Amino acid sequence: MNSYADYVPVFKALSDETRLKIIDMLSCGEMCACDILEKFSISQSTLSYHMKILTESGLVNGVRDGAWMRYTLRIETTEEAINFINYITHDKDDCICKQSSCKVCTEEK
Amino acid sequence: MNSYADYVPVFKALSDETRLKIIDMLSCGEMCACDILEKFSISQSTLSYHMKILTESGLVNGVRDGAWMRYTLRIETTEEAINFINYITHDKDDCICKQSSCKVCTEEK
DNA sequence: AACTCATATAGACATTTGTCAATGTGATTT
DNA sequence: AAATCACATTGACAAATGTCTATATGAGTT
Repeated sequence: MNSYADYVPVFKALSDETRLKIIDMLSCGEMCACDILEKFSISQSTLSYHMKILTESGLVNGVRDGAWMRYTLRIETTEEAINFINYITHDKDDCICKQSSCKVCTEEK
Repeated sequence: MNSYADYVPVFKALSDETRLKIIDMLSCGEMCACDILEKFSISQSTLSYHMKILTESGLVNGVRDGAWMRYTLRIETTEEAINFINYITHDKDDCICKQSSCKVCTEEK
């Protein structure tokens, strides 16, 4: 992932309480949709919608196993998200504000 | 911050490309709104809207200095967000799925 | 006091989001 | 092949989001 826009879907996926709880549940290990559904008072279609957002963001891996979908966390993506947060919140030589003559950051302090 | 819901506004704040860029700019140090505005092709009111979301999420600190608003990053919040991501993505004894007899995680593996 | 500069707020609007009930699809079972 | 189970998709809808123009507020300047 290279650009700011690449991380927008990841943080969007993280910005819903239900999805945060689903991620937490998956930290225990693999689960199928029906297992997850039992823990929430939402409809099956709503869960399917959330799982789509989670898998499309790369935070969750979903593989079909017969009739079931087996979901697991994709730790690489969460690690990338953490690295990205660290990156944008710490000073660096190629900071966006130092590009194309940013008046603020290139002036003597 | 204690609950899942506490982090939703933080990730919501992070799930917009413009706001990610603003955070990146602030990693260089303090900036006022007009400095930030120069780097974007958005209206002044739109920037004001984004700064409100960033400050209310706790990611950015804004202090008035006469007519100016001086914005800085609030690293504690980003660190808390990172800790939270790590927390929910790694197995733990008090995992949500281990509460109130979760059928999946309490069964023998 | 009037003016200007920096920022906030209000109102309008199109788009996106989260939710559901209903239905479709594909796999397993009978 | 018919029925059932697990999940996805569709259509509808209210609420939230991101954007703008216009206007308000509040601070400094003339």
